[in-house]
Amino acid sequence: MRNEPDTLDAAFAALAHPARRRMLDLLVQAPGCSVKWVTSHFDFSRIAAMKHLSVLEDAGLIISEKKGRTRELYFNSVPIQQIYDRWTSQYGSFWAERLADVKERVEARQAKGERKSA
Amino acid sequence: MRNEPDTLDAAFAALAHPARRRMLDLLVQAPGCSVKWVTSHFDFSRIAAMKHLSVLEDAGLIISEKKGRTRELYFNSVPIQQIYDRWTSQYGSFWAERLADVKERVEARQAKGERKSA
DNA sequence: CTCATAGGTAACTGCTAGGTTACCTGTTTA
DNA sequence: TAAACAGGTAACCTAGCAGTTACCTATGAG
Repeated sequence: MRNEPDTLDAAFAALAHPARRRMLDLLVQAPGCSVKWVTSHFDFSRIAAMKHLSVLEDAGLIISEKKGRTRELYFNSVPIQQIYDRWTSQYGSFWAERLADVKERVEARQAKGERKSA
Repeated sequence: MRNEPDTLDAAFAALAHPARRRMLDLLVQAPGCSVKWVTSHFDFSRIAAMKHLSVLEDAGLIISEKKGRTRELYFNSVPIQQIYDRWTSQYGSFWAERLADVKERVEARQAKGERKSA
C-alpha cells in the first residue's frame, strides 16, 4: 500500500499554504526574480517569506541559483506533474469528461504550434 | 490577484496529510464504505480517523450519507478537478509534453469505450 | 574604503493540527 | 428488552508551523 514516494508528501504539504501557492504563481510570471521582489508582494516579513521559499525549494517546487548578492528563483513543474500523474492514474475513472476537455485544449495548443512552425 | 476561491484552500489543506490522501484512495476503491472500515486501515484511533474524514468532507472531497447506524462515505472528484483546472491554466506553459501524453491516454480510453458500445 | 543592500541564521512565541481518553446517542439483533 | 455495535461530542495534551526581532555575512556602488 506504499505507492506514494515521500517526495510528493513534501510537495503536497508545501502547496497547503496559500502564500506558497501565490509564490509559485509569481515565479511563473517572473522567472529569475529575487527574494526581495517576492517578499514585496506579501504582508509578512522577509524572514517569513524566506522560510516559505525554502519549504518550496525542499519540496522541489522551486529551483534557485545564487548570482552575486541576490538569489534567482525559478519555478519547477516536475513535482506538480507527478501529482497530476498520481491523480489521473488513481482517480482515473472519475475523469472521463474532464479528460475530453483536456483533449480539445491539447489539440488546440498543438494546432497553434504546427501553424507557427509551418 | 484574488483568482482562487476559498473552496480550494480547504481542499489543498485537506490533501496535505498523507492519511487523508490514503483515505481518498480507499473511498475510490470502496464507495459507500463505513467509518469503521476506513478506520481499520490506520494505526490511529477511530476519533482521529473521524476528524480526518470531517476535514475531507468540509473540503468537499467526501460526500457522506447516514444510513441507519452507519455512515456511507463517497469520494467527490470535483475539488480535485478544480485544482487541476487551476494548474493547467496557470502553469499551462509548463505542460506541453505532459499534455501530449494525456491526449494519448484519453484517446485510448475513448477507443475502448467506443468498441464496447459498438 | 565605506556603506547601503540582499540575503541568511538564531532564538523565541502563539496558535492550531493531530492525536488521545472518556463519555454519550441512536440502531440493530439475540 | 438488553446488550452489542456504529457513530458523535467534549476536553485535553503536544509538537510543529508560521510568524516575529535581533544579529551576522557578503557583495555592489559611490
